[in-house]
Amino acid sequence: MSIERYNARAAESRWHRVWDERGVFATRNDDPRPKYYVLEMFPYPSGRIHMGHVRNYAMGDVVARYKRARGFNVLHPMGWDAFGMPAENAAMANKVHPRAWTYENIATMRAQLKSMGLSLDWSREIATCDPAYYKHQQRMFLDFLAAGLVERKHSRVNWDPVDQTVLANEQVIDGRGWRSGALVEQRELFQWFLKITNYSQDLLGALERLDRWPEKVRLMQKNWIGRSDGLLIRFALDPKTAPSNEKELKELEAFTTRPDTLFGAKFMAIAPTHPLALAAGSTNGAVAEFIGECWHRGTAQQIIETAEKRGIDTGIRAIHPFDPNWRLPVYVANFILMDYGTGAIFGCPAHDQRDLDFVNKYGLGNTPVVCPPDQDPKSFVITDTAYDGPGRMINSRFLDGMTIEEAKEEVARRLENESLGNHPVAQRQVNFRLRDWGISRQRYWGCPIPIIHCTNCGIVPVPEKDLPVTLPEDVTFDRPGNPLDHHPTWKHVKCPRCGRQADRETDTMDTFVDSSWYFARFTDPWIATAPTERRAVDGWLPVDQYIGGIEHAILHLLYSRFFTRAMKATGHVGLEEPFAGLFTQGMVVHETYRTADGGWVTPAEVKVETVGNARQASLIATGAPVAIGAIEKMSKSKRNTVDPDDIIGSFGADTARWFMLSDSPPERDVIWTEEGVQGAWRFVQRLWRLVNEAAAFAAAAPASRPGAFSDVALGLRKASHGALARVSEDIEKLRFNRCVAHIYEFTNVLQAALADAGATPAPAAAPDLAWAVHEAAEILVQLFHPMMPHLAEECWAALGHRSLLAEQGWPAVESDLLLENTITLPVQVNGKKRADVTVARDAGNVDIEAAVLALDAVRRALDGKAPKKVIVVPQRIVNVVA
RNA sequence: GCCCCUGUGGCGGAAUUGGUAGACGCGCCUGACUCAAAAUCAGGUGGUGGAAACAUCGUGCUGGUUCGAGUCCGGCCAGGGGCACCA
Repeated sequence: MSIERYNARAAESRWHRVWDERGVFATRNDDPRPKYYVLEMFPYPSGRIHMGHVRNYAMGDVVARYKRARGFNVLHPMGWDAFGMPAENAAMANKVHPRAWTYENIATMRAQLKSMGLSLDWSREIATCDPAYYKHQQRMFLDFLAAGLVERKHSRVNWDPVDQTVLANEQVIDGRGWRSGALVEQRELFQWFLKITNYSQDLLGALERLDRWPEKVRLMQKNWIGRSDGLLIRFALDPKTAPSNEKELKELEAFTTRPDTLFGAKFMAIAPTHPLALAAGSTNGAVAEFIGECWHRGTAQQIIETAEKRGIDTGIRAIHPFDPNWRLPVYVANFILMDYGTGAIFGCPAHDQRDLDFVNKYGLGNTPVVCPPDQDPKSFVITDTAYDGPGRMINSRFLDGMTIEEAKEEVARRLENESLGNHPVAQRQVNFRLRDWGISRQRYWGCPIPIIHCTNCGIVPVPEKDLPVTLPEDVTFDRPGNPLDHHPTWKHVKCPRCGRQADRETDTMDTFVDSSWYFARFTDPWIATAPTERRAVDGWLPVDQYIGGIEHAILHLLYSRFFTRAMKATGHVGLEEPFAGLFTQGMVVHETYRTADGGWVTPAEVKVETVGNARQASLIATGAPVAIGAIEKMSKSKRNTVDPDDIIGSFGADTARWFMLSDSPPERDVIWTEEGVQGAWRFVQRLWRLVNEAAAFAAAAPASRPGAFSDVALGLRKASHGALARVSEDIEKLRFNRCVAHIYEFTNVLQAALADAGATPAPAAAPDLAWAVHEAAEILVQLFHPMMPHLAEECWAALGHRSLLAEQGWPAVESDLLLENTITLPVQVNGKKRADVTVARDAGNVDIEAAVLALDAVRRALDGKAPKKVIVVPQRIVNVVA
């Protein structure tokens, strides 16, 4: 019998039409079945999809199709993160409007995604640059403003000189802009902030309950929020040295996490912008000069990080809280940050490396106050390495002998009960590293901030009836900066309050705002009167399974968690955590290739051959040798990309999807190889042949299940249900690489069973085998359906079905088939495997022991000696100890 | 500097969470079919010794716990990631 090769291209577009016509993936909000919301991070419409998208969306689609088969009402939507800089860059380079560029890309990428055969509900598609979307975002901004979750501050910000815009702290990587790569500068500007710090503790504490998030992401967020517990101590200033008699300058507040080291204090240091520093500068020329230097030197982030630790004595003296006669010099120092804690510290050089470097430079000395357990307190000294480990207190009066923890507690207790003026000297305090989220961007292609600045009324929100504030179409990009600023008419409006001439806010929102709530909008993207329809959003959220790249571990995922809280506070959703389950998939990487002159060449231009274990590459065009370089993330600069269109065009979407899911565990990087794609393609053909052969073999199979099965038929059934159980479990746990392995294994079993059976069709004397083969083929097709849906539909039809597999339920495991009557246990002697023993599943330990000791191999290994002990681990292993 | 993760054949990776190390795939080798190639099918494939049965070594290095360690504990080494003047 000859079976025609599977024509992926023809079959795939045929099934796309069928799925479309029947609307099988449209999801209804009023469906009574239990809901399951699976979401992949929506793409930025940069031009074309890349292999990373293929991997991400293939994974999500496996989950969506599996959960649908399991009887859930599945929401699996797609949209576009459509605002952002590249559209403006394209506008500047190609004289094309950002909107036109963006929508053209969306059209291209939508067609590409459709060619993948993803089970998406396209009726819910949204684009964040659509006024129908961002009008709700503006409405929520105003709601947040009214709720006190928005603030406008004159503040020092990260300025990207290339993109000419402000960046959030999260967007500065190694001192450079996350998109432009330019060295970031510091500037003072009026900025809009979302008050994420209102939720610092909540965002931190709730991480513990996100038990279906990767540990790694939770840890990264925890470190980013950066809680530290300590003591806020008020130091009195020696009146003779204080720069002014103003009340607030007569004392100095410092935050510390090490109050136990208070007796090791040698100095105090304040930030150059601290009010006390400014006051000191006004009377002390040298101090003023130093402060000026700090300002001038510290513009670029990079310089700040590498700058030497320097300071200057202000002449001010602080009084030690436990000793009225102990004076500490107050320095202005360039390494103290005004926006963390109080902008002031006390320095304990023996136990803080930074403080130690500082005192060594200025000759202030050090006194160790914590002695490590393995050191003699009498001889323990610190020279140029600070000690921050555990130990007992020394040189610390009433603290001596205590542990660090005891000493912290004792200091806090005493200072809380002492007072300075009318207040306690100290109070316990928690500080966070997390800063408020600056969302102002000096760009055109973003969501306008719905605010009007009126010289008369100040800051006036745009009235709700005037929303959305839409972007003007007639803009030019022929000069740097924000086109909205240069627009002749858009920015000039009448003040909605007093009617006088006023100006619009020309800043637009950070694009991370757009992506902080799109998952909520998907639950009802049609409602025009509000951002969300409460019944829909509360019914669908949280997202049950969110899938995306690890690069969003902090930015997008932390902002979304905050935004959901803010939406709850303003009545737009009913919950706090948007994503119940998170999975971060690895990247798609590829070998790099360079010619002799050092130029990068694409995989398509290179032929790779394997000779023995060595791989050699050459240019297809000329045969010139090519050096095989490191395996790296696919990127245009290294030219090591593979276009999904090319792969889908020649092998079909199923091959691409299958390869993306095989081999590497999904959280790790996967290496794209030509051999791997070929292997996936061969497997597609092999499945097609095998299912057709099975269908022919089982053509005369009885319609209902036979009452009895031969050993061969029973063996096949056990394999079928074993594979079903294993694949189901691994899909649930997103271990797609193991699913793939199990499917290969099961395919091998079915193929061998058909080969052993010989004649096709099945002999009339073996109806049970025909039935078991048919069952096996059906289960096989259903198992690979979530990964290769088109081939699966084609095979399902070949097995005689007229229904759609996409609408089919998941097969049920017959669990009694998973239990064997006999089991084979490995037998070890002194921990080394020597034999196997096959016993009844419920055999007693005594019987097993006897059977084991009778084995030749065990006797030989024992060499006549009597065993000391026999350990039988039920259902696992037997170990004989000699 | 601080925090975290990873290390298994030629390669990607499995290993029931302390119980047969190397499943499955890729690659490679041998054979069948073919005028030939592709495709397909059959067999082999961690190292060493052996014709074989088998023996022996083997999960980055090193020490330990255990009847038994890829898995647990201590100390190193290498690679990757996050944060970074955070008091």
